[in-house]
Amino acid sequence: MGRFIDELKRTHTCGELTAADIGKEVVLFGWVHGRRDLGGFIFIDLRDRAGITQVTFEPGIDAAAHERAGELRLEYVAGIRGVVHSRGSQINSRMKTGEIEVRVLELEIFNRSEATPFLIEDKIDSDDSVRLAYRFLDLRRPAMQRSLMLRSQLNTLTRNYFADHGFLELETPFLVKYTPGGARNFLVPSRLSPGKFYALAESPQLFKQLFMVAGYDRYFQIVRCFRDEDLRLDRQPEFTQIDVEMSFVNQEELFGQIEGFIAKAWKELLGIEISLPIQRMDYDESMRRFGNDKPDLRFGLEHVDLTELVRAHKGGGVPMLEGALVEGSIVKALRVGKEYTLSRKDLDELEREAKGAGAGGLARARVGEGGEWTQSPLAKNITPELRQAINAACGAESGDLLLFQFGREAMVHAVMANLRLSLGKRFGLIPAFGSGGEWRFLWVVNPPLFERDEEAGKWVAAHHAFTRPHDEHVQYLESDPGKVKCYRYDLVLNGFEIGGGSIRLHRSDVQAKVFAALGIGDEEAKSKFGFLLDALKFGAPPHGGIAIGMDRLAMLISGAPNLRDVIAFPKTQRGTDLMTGAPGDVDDSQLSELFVAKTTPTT
RNA sequence: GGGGUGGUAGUUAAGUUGGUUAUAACGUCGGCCUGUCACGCCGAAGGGCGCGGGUUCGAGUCCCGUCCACCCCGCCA
Repeated sequence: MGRFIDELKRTHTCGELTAADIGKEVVLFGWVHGRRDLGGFIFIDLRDRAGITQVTFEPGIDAAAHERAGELRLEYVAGIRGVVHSRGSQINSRMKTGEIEVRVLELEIFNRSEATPFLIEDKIDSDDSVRLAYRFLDLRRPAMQRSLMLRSQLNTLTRNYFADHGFLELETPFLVKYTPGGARNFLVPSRLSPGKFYALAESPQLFKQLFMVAGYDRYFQIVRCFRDEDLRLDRQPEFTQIDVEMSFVNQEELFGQIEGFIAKAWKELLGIEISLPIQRMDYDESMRRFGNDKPDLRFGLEHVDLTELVRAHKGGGVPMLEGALVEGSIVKALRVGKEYTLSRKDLDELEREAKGAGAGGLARARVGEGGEWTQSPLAKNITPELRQAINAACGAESGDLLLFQFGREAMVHAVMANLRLSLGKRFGLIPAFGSGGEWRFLWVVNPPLFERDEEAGKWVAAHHAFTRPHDEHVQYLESDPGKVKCYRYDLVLNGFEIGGGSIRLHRSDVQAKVFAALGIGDEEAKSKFGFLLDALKFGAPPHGGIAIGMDRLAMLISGAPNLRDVIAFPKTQRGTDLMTGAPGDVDDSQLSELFVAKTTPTT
């Protein structure tokens, strides 16, 4: 090597020099971020991950350096030795280092760069596919560097917090046994066991419970998980969880630990004090008011459940509503105050969205002076009594618009939850990503243990089969499974589920009853969960835990608009990597070694 | 599996009712310039419109198919 690196060591980053450093001789390394060649005078913005510093080349200071600086182009890599000077009257207040510049005495160009496919700057104006194909350049953009540096801080902070609170960082296998149910697994063929497959772990769930059985008391891990499901803005096939499990605690104690962690993260990363404890809400209440179990509490537009009212009025003479009287169906309304305007076109769009979510339509009613309804398919037949009762229940006044949904409970909730969010966006009630605003955390608690699978005509576990039911509900496991609430919880932030967990079943006798309610026989239970069931027989302590979505947490903290912006090397929506070309072809010889045969994909 | 948005120089975009050599900005290249910081000025190169087919005298512009990226439903905690 030359003088730089071997002899001339970096003295500062490109983000730290201030007026206090004026007069010092410094050595900086970095990339050419900007170039302004005035002929006899050249300005270069030198960038590293810490920031940008203006360095200047003048023939009168060092002719050789000035001459060579003429070759510099964007993204060339260079080292400079120079002296820090004040910019005098030319201070750039928009730059952190804007008070100073470095007048260069010596320059070395370490490497040249071809013209990059997009400019390395914060403004994202390239298509995602271009960014992902040149991810190494995308990651060089200061905004992406900030985002990943923040993620690194989050990792460190997480380790410190849990270590400080007596948690052991323990590892669990990625190559695990395939078990049906839950998320689809990525499969890995086994060479040593012909015809058999490992599954990539979709979570360390069972292993962390075994740590509790083994007496490790408190465990955490920042762990990669794999799920072969379709991608979304907030879903990647491999993602990172902060996985936590504790023994001898109840739900409240676990919440306390996690709230402490969240508060520390917001304090250290954003300088924001989260007021504790975090709000709790029953699952049933969340479904009733918002239609889902991850409500965005930053705005209103809450649902009004009219089921009881409509039943009491026996449908109020409206044929459409009579269908909603049967068991399992509900009626909900959403009041749009007269301060919000919705055009005919808006309403058509909303109806289209509703239909997309499974609705038959989107009934509406404009409330008049005397509480009468117009512009409504319901107006003609409804009894005045029911109409007034609905107006009262919704708090509807003249000029307001009521939007209705009725039918199967799950459909109504889904459609109305979607409608609420859609209206929230239209009315500007949901701040854009990264624009600051409120942080509305919420624990959603006490959900039902089982869900009814109508197609299969049986009860299925709403979460997984190892969640502990409320003690007072254990009696209903056989007679009325739908009534059983359990110690499961989700941590929600601004409409995103950022974590979920449960207090686990630690007694095999209760576990057996849960399996019975699910129609899982001994044989099946044994083959799927044998080792865990065995473990419960040998002195399993009461325990519970949670998994926090690290990527979502990083996304929300950094204000990134999607998960890809906080994951260094993410997959596209089709699960491919545009830079490496994964997934790719393999040789037939590799396949035969693994006892795997290809079939032609059907189209 | 389904619905939606988009694909035009390296990049981001504009392209009127289908009509002569497809525009602009940034970037790139060459020249000039000693206080710029979106430097400025002069000049140049660079694409045939994702791909395939069709309609037409004539297709970025219309039709069909297909690929890719993104958003959503299903799926997934």
